[in-house]
Amino acid sequence: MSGSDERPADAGSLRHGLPELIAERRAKALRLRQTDAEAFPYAFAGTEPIAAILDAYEHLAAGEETEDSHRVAGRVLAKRGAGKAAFLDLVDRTGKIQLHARVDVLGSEALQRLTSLDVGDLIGVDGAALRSRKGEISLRVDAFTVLAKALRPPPDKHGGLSDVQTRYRRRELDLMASEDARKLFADRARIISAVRGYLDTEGFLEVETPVLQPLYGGALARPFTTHHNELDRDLYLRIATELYLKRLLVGGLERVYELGKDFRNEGVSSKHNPEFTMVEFYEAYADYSDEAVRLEELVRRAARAVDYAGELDLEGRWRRVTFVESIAEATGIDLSSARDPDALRAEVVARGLEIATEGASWPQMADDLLSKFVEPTLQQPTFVLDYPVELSPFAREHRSRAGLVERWEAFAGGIEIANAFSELVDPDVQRERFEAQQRLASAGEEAQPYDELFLAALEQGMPPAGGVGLGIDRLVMLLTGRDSIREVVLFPAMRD
RNA sequence: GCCCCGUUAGCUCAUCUGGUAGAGCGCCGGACUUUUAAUCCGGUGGGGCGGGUUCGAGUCCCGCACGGGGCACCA
Repeated sequence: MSGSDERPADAGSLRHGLPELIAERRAKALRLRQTDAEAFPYAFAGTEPIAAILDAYEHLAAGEETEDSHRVAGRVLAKRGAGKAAFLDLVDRTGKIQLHARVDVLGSEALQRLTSLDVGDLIGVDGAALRSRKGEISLRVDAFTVLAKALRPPPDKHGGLSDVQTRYRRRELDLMASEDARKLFADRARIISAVRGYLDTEGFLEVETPVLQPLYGGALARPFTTHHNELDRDLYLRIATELYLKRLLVGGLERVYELGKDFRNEGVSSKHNPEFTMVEFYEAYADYSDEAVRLEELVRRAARAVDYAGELDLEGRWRRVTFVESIAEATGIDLSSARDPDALRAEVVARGLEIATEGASWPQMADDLLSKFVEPTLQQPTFVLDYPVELSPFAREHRSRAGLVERWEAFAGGIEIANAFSELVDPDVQRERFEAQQRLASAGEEAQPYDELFLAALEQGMPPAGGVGLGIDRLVMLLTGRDSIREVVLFPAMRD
């Protein structure tokens, strides 16, 4: 943005639009500096939340006034002049209260200062509680202080801000204009707090593992790469925390979790942001069935934390269906009999299903069938169980079904929210999986790097364990009824 | 990377076939001591960027930028 837009108007130069609005506000700020010794104080101590005042005077009758003085601070949302009186709406993080200014209380000079405030200015007020004749709980302005002059105009006071581009790029304006936006991010915080609360209560230890990793792993995704100058080596921003957390189980921490950002250098969509918040938790001596129960409980706690009242049944036991069953239900294809690429391709073509089959591997096609034909239908929370081994390099082979692993993905609202395994703990099997991944990589496919330190950890003896990765942004989408990840991330990734 | 749609005043939106671009809110000035989308009077402000066609382009054409949706991608 060009700085020349923001200078006050020079004498004789014609300025319009935003520069003019800013110039007018700057002129007012200048006047404040000249006339008010405390125009820009460093702090304003002793304020009460507006909501507390509204609660405390609920009993007042219309027209009833008190001499109980209260101190509040917030942003001027609206201004209604009435000659020798004025009304302002003041908003803080807890609510909105009307201010009533009168010349017989303030004097004409102070009233003039008050009415020359702009919508968007931050002020502190001392005043007595009253209920106006029209019935609104208000504060009579006995004294006020400008806490910050707003040099730019706020969004429209009733139309609000609806341009999505501005809402995402300048989230502060969205929050300023929309109580709903403020509530959404408060809900997000409550959800995260509930997740931590549940895991803490269950004896999980919150840990922090490297974001900058010498090798990336734990998921299949392209990483962001960066460079450490002193060590003179490339590092990757983590795509998952999985491998480090499992090493902590080897170390005996037994129940651990990490909640934080992962980074994937992939496309942006309504379900994908290049940096996103994930919680992964791992539990020794448990398997994937135990973890399904944990996820149900964890999501139930989070839903209660925000008084979830949507369409999804998050209180009861979630539906469970196997990978093979779910695809058979949705497409009629029996994966257990179409076990090689050619057979599966023939089935897909015969049924006229629109997925890529040219040169596609069996696992690619199977996964495509799931994401295209099953996932969108899974509105009520559902665990899809027992995936083909080819799709899951860190999951343990199924105890009774050949070719499958003990893995589930949890879906709700038509999107994937979580993924879990009975963790693969056998170092020799894990080594074979890495080797298979290397063959994929040399064939040009995305695959796991070979992680010797992780294998060494497994060779120390890793307890049987269940582990879960839960996408926090998607959980927030689900519990707040938003259909885009950009709505629930404060500052989503945008082009410059 | 591909396809479709969008971009007009500080904000929210209009503007038939190409012919002087409008409103509400905001802002500035004035009136008003109980308003709350305050009201009343007067004033102020604009076609994303770059080309082209045309006597004349917000409108038609080309390119670019950004956004939205979809596809691809995303275990």
